[in-house]
Amino acid sequence: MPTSEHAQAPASSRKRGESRSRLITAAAQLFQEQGYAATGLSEILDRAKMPKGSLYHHFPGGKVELGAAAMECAGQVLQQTLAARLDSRGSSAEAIRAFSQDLAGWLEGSDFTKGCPVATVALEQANGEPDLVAAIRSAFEGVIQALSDQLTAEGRTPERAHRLATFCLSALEGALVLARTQRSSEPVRMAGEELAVLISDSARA
Amino acid sequence: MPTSEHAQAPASSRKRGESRSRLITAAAQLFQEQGYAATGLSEILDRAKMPKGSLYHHFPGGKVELGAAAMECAGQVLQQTLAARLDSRGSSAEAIRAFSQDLAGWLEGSDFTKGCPVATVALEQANGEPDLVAAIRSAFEGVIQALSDQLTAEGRTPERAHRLATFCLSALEGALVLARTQRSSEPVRMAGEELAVLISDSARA
DNA sequence: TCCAAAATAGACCGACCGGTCTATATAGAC
DNA sequence: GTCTATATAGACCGGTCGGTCTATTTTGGA
Repeated sequence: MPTSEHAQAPASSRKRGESRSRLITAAAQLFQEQGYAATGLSEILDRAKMPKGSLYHHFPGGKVELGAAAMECAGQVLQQTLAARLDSRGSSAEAIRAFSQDLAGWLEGSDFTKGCPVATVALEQANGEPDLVAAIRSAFEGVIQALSDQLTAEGRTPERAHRLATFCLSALEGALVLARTQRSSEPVRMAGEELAVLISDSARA
Repeated sequence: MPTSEHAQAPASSRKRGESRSRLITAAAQLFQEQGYAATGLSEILDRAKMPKGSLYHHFPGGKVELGAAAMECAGQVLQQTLAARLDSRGSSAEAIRAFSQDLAGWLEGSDFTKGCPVATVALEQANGEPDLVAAIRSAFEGVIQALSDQLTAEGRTPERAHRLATFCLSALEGALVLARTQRSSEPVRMAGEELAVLISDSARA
């Protein structure tokens, strides 16, 4: 970096991008709770304590661009939470068990208003805005990849690992759906247990 | 029934309730494709070829009442599809396999615009309209119960059967989420296979 | 200090939302 | 045939939607 021109600090200056991220956070939360279509811009603006002008300054693409950013952010949260468990636990079976407990904690901590931060929008926009779909797809893909890598590292074939990782995410996502409608984290905890056993068993094959 | 007063035929007279069911069908399809909030009454009315007056004649409660009826109907479709597989196949493992193929067929047949007819609304309305939540909860409950009964009949304890049934529905629901975002029925087919194996294995325990 | 760029602020717009209301058409009981 | 539910038909309403536009304020480099 020879020149110091316009010195665009990588992620510094405290305020730089702070209000942008506040918008993303507010949007992500509301989309998670009630979906994309049901969430009005005014509601997002209220929660972020920000006027409409700021939104269209940071996101000229409007609601869709904000939504895509929110889904990307939500996907990263999901991936980082899983990655932390994969790092701290010895086996992928234990990581899944711990991860499912994280998810159950999210549910209970929000009184079941917050499940998967991606799934709600994923379903309602599956045939909708391409930018949203792309962000959602890559969010899920990242989670599957992280899990799949660990399963491969434990000795499974890449194909088997990918299948297993996809199945794990399926089971947890579906469990989150049931958990929210039942207002009980039992489906998620159960799914975590079943998956941990399944993964352990498959290690012996 | 001593008197013949007002002779309210149980389900006859051909036209009786026909337009009502056309509204329910149209609403259920649109909710399945794009969710509850994103679907306007005008869109439902267009698809059902019906004026607004008819909607509020048959559903004085408006959109919510129609939505609840649509979710109830969708739940019955789900239950009947599963029940048919449980009847025609010997084991619950084979029934799940066939059921997952049904779901995959729905996806492919609609070019991935239609997944679970209940899940989309389930997520976006989980903290929303109580009438919708109630209809959705009973839809899921019915599916779990049907599967659980079969698993119990095959010799598992009621507790174990219920856990397993919930896990199966979780995995399939989540697989439908992934399948729609990936525009591929592979997650659903994979989930069906994994579950069939899991159920078979658990029978030997 | 000064100034242009960045960011905030919110009034305003047409379109569409769910819902109400009145008027007309249709069908079944007598 | 007549009369009364029942059902169809759609104009209309206030409110909210996402989005645009014009100011004003803040900020950081020269």
